[in-house]
Amino acid sequence: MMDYTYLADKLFPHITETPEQVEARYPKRELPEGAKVTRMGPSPTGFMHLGNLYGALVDERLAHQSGGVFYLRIEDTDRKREVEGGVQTIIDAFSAFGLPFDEGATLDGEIGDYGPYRQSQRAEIYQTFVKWLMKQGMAYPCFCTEEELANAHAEQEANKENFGYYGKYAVWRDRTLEEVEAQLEKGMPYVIRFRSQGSIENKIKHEDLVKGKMEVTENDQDIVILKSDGIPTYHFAHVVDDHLMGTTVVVRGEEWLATLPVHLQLFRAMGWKAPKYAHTAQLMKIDEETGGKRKLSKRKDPELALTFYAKQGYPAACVLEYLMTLLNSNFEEWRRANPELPMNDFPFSTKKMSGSGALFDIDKLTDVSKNVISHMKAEDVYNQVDAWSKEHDSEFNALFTRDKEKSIAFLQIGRGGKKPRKDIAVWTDVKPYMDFMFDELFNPDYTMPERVSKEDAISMLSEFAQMFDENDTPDGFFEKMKTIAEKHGYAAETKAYKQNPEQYKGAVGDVSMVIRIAVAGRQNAPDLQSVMHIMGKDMVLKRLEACKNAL
RNA sequence: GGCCCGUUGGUCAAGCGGUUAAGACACCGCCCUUUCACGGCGGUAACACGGGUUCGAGUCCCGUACGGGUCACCA
Repeated sequence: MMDYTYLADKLFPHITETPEQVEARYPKRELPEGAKVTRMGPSPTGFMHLGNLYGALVDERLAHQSGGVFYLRIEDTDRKREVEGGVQTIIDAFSAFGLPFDEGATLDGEIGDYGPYRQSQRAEIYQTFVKWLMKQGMAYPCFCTEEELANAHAEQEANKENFGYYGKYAVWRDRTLEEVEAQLEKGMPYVIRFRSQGSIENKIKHEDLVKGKMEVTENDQDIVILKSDGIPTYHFAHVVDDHLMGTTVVVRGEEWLATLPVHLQLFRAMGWKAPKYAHTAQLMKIDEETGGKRKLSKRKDPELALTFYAKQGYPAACVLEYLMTLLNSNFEEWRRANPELPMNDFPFSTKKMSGSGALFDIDKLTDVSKNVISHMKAEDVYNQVDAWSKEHDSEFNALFTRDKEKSIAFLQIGRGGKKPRKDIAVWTDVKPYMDFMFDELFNPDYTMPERVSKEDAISMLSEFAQMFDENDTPDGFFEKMKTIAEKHGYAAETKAYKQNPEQYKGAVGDVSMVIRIAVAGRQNAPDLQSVMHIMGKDMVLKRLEACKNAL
């Protein structure tokens, strides 16, 4: 008979605290009724992807909507995958999207009473519980080499058996103390495995916050809970940390569903209550080559990386708003009813989350983005474009910020009403939208409307230059257009022209088009009189003159 | 291969036993409009398949197919 108390003391001589003592350092959180505690647990691999943000948004909403706590825990239990500056990447990404953590790891330390929030700094805590499990006979050391495990796997494959460390393949499960000590004396590395009492004959009922009721098979594998370097696997760290830190809802991707039985089993073995789980659907996209759906891939899809959005000039608020449309099916409806309210006023619910996949659709993102930006104040747009272009297009930034008032005034055109313009989806759209406002970027195409002869165009430009007043109202300006139109045999009213096209050379629209082409250098522009008012008289007259000379 | 999850128009999706099967994006057409951007109206287009249960099934059950996940000392 194995003496587990003896073995536990031998393997963990440095662990002197009891589980009770550790637990005493993590008192139950005092929170209002129904408050949720959630956490984001990224690995510092140096790469943050859309899925991280997707999950974090759920975490953040669940916590803050209920008066709870949202914290950041760095899951750095795998030293091989860790990248220098990985933590910085994580923190930068979340702060760029404005998801505020209440506690957890920070760049140079941490805030909160439930730390440490870096798993690498919690080794002794995990070991305390592992030691306890071992004393209960629920954990044991395993000295299998990688090769031995691979051989077992091959054998299982040949025999068409289930893979893994269970039954007769759990070769260290019931060894004698002498055998274990012999290995230890040789200095052989070992892991600690959990002794599973589960059977694949048994099913566990589970109610997932996203997937609803489901049935999963019990785990019968003796999984590794402590790696040979003394650091726990994700499974054990998850159970210990989320218990001690008081997490009430675990939000994670559905790839974790498969190991849920392991986690439930561990919680039970520890005598702890398991948190609620929300297993979110995978983010998918359409594969350009095959036309089928597939998981977003780090290698193939630049839009998976969170840095992509900043680079492309998608405002953070738009990405979040888009993710919310994916997350909660009734969000768009709410948004249409409340176009001006902040997103956080929306009553988010896991019940409305899709159990199937969510397909990432950049067209939809663009549409959402246009809507969000159209409701922003001109000053906000200015500030964000300034910040973005400073980093990504310094040449444009110099022009854009040269006269702040002018740029804001331009961005103000068509903004603020019930039907705001929607010209901008990403900050890169701003430059082509307003480049003609800057002489340095002005690259006119003086192709005139077909109905207008060159002579007429020149004459119209001269006449307009005579009567131009940059302080006209748009209506006043249009009256002038009508005057010029009639003088040259163009209909002052579009309707009149449409009814009797043969009586006119064209219509008033042609006249304003001539002016527009001269002033903006192209056929499309926001309200002309507003544009000219912002440009000022000198600039307008110069443009009119330049156009005349070019014709 | 075992286990698990999923499958409503091109896409996101409502739907919870009786609906003409919502809505949004994209696309197309018309209207509005001095251009554009808006806005309005309309259109194309869907319950994976086969069996049950039921007076009645997208909705419940069982198969099948397809898609996805997972089976590490990674998370």
